[in-house]
This record gives sequence, C-alpha cells and structure tokens, in this order.
Amino acid sequence: MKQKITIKTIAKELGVSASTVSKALKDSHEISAETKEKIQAFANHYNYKPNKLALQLRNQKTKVIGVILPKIVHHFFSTVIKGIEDGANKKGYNIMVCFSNESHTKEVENLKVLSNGSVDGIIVSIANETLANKDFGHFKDLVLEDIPLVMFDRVIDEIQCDKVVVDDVGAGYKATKHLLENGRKKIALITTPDHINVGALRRQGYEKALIESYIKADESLIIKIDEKQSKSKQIEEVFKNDIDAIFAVNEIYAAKAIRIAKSKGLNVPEDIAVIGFTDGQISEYSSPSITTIAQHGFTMGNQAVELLIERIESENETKKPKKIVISSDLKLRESTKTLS
Amino acid sequence: MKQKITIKTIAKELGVSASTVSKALKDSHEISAETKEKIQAFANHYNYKPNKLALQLRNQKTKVIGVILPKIVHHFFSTVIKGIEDGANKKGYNIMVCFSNESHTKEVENLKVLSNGSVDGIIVSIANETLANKDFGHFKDLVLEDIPLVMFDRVIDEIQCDKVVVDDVGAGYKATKHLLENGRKKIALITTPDHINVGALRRQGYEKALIESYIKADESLIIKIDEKQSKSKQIEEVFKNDIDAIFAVNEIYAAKAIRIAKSKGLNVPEDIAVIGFTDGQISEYSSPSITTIAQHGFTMGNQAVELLIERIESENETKKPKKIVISSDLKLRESTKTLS
DNA sequence: TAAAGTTACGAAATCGGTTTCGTGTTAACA
DNA sequence: TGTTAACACGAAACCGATTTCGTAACTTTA
Repeated sequence: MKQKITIKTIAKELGVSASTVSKALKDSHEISAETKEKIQAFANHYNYKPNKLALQLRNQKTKVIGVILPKIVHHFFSTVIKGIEDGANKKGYNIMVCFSNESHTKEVENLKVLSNGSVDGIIVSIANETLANKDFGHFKDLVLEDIPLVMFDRVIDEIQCDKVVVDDVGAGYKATKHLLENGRKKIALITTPDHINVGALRRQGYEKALIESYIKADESLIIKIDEKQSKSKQIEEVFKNDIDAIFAVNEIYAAKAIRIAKSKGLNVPEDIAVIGFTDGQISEYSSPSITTIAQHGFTMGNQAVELLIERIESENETKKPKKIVISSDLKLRESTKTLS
Repeated sequence: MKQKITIKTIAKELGVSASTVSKALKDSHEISAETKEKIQAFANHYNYKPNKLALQLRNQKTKVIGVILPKIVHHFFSTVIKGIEDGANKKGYNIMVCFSNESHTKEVENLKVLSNGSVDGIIVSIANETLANKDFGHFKDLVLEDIPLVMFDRVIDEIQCDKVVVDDVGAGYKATKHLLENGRKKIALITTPDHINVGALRRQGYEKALIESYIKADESLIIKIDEKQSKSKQIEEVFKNDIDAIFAVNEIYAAKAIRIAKSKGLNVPEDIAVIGFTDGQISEYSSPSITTIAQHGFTMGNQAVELLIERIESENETKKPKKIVISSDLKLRESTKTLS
C-alpha cells in the first residue's frame, strides 16, 4: 500500500489510456459497459482515491473555508466554529482554522496564508487589537482580490462584505429592561473599552432602556474593564456605589461579580441581581446559575458559512453585501428575580 | 485585481519564458542580474503570489495537518486545539479541523476526506461510539496507507501510531489520595461507562488509592453515567449512600454534584468534598470553585503536533511509535478541604 | 583559429487528474 | 455498395509551478 495508485497506474496495469480510466470511473457513456466494469473493479479493489490536490488545481477551488478567530478556548467562539463546520460539511466543504489571539499582526499573517489560494473563502471575527488601531488594510486587500469574505460578531462598517451579527443594542436593551422590570433601579454596567464595538452597542441598549424608564444613566455605574489589569479589582470598584443590579457584557465578568458580591455578604439575586452575556457553561453550572443573553453562536456560524458559500458558488455578478442580524434571547436563571 | 497573475502572465508580459520567471523569482544564479531585477520588480508591483495548489501538487505535500475531535464546545478539546494550532504554526503548518460528534460514522467520513491527500498527517481523539463498538478498521487502513497519525487522550492499543495521553491512572490516584488525606473515607466515584477507557483508567487510580488506605471499594459508590439519560437523576442516586466526598471524572459531573449537594442542604466542602477533572471554566468560576485535576490540554496538543510533524518530515525509515504521557496536576480550590 | 567552457535562457517533462477533439471500427441506412 | 452515424477509445491540452536538460551566443584557452 505504500505506493499510492493513480489513474496512470491503473491505465498501465489494464492496458488502456488514462482518459479512458478517468471516464470509466465517472461512469461516462463513452466507455463500454465491459471496460467500465473492469476498470471500476480494479480501482475498487486497490482502493483508488483521486488525488485531491490535482482536482483542486484543475478546478481552481479547494472546497475549503478559512476561519480566523480571536480565540478558541471560549464558549461563544467554539460554538460558532461548530456552527461553521456543520454548515460547511453539509455543502461538502471543510474548514481550516487559524487564531489571531486578538493580535493584529497574527491576523494579518493568517489572512496572508489563507488568501494564497488555500481556501475558497474566509470567515473572520476581528481581533481586539485590530479594532483598537483601526487598521483594516488587510481586509481591504482581500476585498480587492475578490476573495469571498464574511465577518461575524466583531465586524466593521468600513469593509464591504457579508456580515452576521447579534442584535447587540437590542440585547443590551432586553437585559436592562428585564432588570428594570424586576424592580431594580440602580443598575451597574460592566463592559469593555469603547473600541470593542459589541461592548459599545450593548451599552447603547442599556442606556436606551434606562431612558425609557426615566432613569438618568450614571457614569460612575459604568466600568470599562481593561483586560490587562486585574479584572476582579476593577469590578470591585462598582460595589462602592449603591447598586441593586449588575449587567455584565460577558459571562466571566458576571461570574466574577457574583463572587465578589457573595464575599461582601450580598445575596444574589435577593440583594443584587446579575445578568450576563454569552450563554456558556459558566452561566449554566455556577451557583446561582446566571441569567444571560444567549447569543446563538451555532446559528451565527451556520448563517455565516451559508452566506459565504452562496457567494463562493455564485461568483459572477457582484451582489450587494448582506447583513444578517441574529436576535438574542434572554435566558432566565437564578441570578435575577423580582425585587420583593 | 480580479484577474490573478501567474508565472505565465508575467512571462508573456515581459517576453521571457515561464522557467526564466520561476528562476528569477527564486534568485537563481542562472539568470542575469538585469533580467532578475526586471522580473522581480514586475512581480512585486502586481503582488504576485505563487499558487499554493500548484506547489502542493508538485511537492506532494500540503503543509496542512488534519485534526479530528469528538467535540469542540468543550474546554479540554478547545485547549488542545489551541496547542495543536500553536505547534503547527511554529513549523509552518496549518490545521484543518473536523468533528466526529462522538459518532463512528462521522469519524470514518472525516478520516476518508482528510486522507485523500488534503493533509500531510492526522491527529485524532477517538469518538465514544467508536470506543464502544471497538471498530477500528478505518484507523488500520490509515496506517496501511502510511499516513502519519497521532492519537491523543482517547487512544487505543490496537493501532500502531504515536500517542499522547494523560496519566489517567495516576491522576485518579492523586485525586482520591487527596480526598483521603483530607480525612474523607466514604468517597463516591462518578465516572463513565467502561468502554470510555479514560474513565476506566481513572477508576483504576481511584481503587488503587483506596486499597492503599485499606478501604474496600464499594460498588454502590460508583456510578457510571449514561449520557443518554438525565445526568442529574443518576448523580442523585449516589447521595442515597452515606458519603463524605465525590470524585467526578469531569467538571460537569462535579458541578452537577455540587448543585445537588447544595439542594440537599449539604455544605461543600464541609459536609462533602468534591473533586473534578479537566480544569475548565466551570471549575474556575463556580462557587465554591472546584478542585480539579488539570489536564494540560495545551501541552498535549503541542506534543501531539510535534510528534506528527517529526514523523511527516522524516518519512523514511519507520521508527517505532512513541507514547508520551503527560502528567496531570491537582489544582486545589474551594470544593475540598480537610475534614475538621 | 579551433576547441572548450561560460553565460543566460528556453523547451519540455512532471505532479494527477479532466476534458475536448480526433479517429478507427463497426453498424445502419439509402 | 457507398455514406453516414454511432460507438469506444486514445492523444493531447490544461491547471500553475518547478526543474532538468539542451543550446545559442559569447568568452576563454591552447
């Protein structure tokens, strides 16, 4: 078995031409039933598999989709990957994954590698660093080269391509509204720095809900976490204020907030309600379990890859980029309840 | 930019032959300085990138490593993937990931797709279903075809290939020993069915530790979770016994056990100590945080890919398969403490 | 000045398939 | 019996790059 068999091998062995073998294996009408049978039996017996690389070169397509993620050890992103793989598989594609580790340089490198022809299209969620320096040249090049591109979750308006996002404003609104409906009035927001657009959007929703309830947003109740410093310490700051609820833009901040609340002798949800974002395992298994906004990562991945494949396979007229907004749901758990 | 430029394009444009262009771009001594400069400048200006597919076909290697995982929305596996990607990248490889979803059929399919020449080697952690029916034909074929293969975590002895595993027996021993040293005597074990070999191995360690302490293993304290039924209900069973500690072979079982204990009015770790496996986010963020065995997934992935690339790049004499055992550490947290 | 050696480049084979086009043989038809 | 059509297959081009080998033109050496 060490020697892999090719069409030529078969042709030589059976005394026919390579083209005959190729046609016979594709059940072409040009080949007599007798010859076909002979060739197919032979190929089958020796477990012939057409060389993918040769096919890719000829067809100029790889049936592979490149995926660049900021990180993978993370519930949301691993869920998205699952959705992408699932959708890709259904259409006969495979996925090649790279991680930017939130680094701009690595993102550029990844993009360079993938755009060399290894993949038919690319799905990306942008690295934090790239969002911070607003350097999007690498994506612009990609668009110029006409390589199909889909961005999800962390997207930017500057690039003309298909996008899949959660309704972050709406989600922030829903979360805050829920707390308000629970009778909470002093709601703190634990969010990210402004350049992470999802954080900023969720904040908009938060503020919208407050305004609707005639509550003035209090800047001191909003903390933007700097990931480079101790998160716990930063979160602890917010407890210096008089608050009865916390809306955290991800589940880690929420979990940490709960721990701190407990350590301060506050009961969750009685004294303080907490709501998170990203319905991951932390929210599900911690006690109390955490009410969150479910992001439907699987759906996002699925939709993203669907958009991408659609664009790959209709590589003719340039249709206008689409933007799909996935609505998010509130998942009620133990960390929130009506104030009695 | 729509029209991609190839060596032929350049050759025609500059009135030279394709071979000249190729050589010039590789700075061959056969080409005059003048011509080289002209060609390089042209290629540079039009942003020429050699077609990867053509290179792959010619070199008969893809610089891609295939990875098949049972699942991805899972802390341990996503950590391993990170380790694989990291190691692969350092050596100039990319990774292509597929998921078996614990299904035998899907695993076979994945293997078939990847072994068609799309990748230079494959890293696998076997699906539960495959472990259950003990049908390893697809792996045997792979070995026959001389495609480099590395298995990790869930491995089998029947296949001759490199392997990377955790010291599951030792880990089970460490965990149990820790509980014993805490003064616990009635230690329940929440594990998997026997065919999941990692579960069986951890159990061995558990029993070894008990024997050393002259404690007879009590079958009724051992529950093998059937994932198809309600886990909580099954775990609840163990509380019918008089126990003062639980060793769970993964963090989800541990988290569920803690919830159930709490609901029964038992305090963790005072009344009952709990220790888990896989140092994921659940263990870290739940309250109480969970003492676990850290599996070092990143290291496993890194080692696996290193073994694989070594084998790929020394494709000559068939060296004997290696087996790397990664030792695991006990990570002390709040869910265990000395019995007072 | 003839023989030998350089230099600088092109032709062609190769990787492993697919596909178009051509052609010899036989069968069907006028 | 001559013409045409159908049939079954092979030759060759092609995808894009690399690489071996050959060679024209020029230079060096005897």
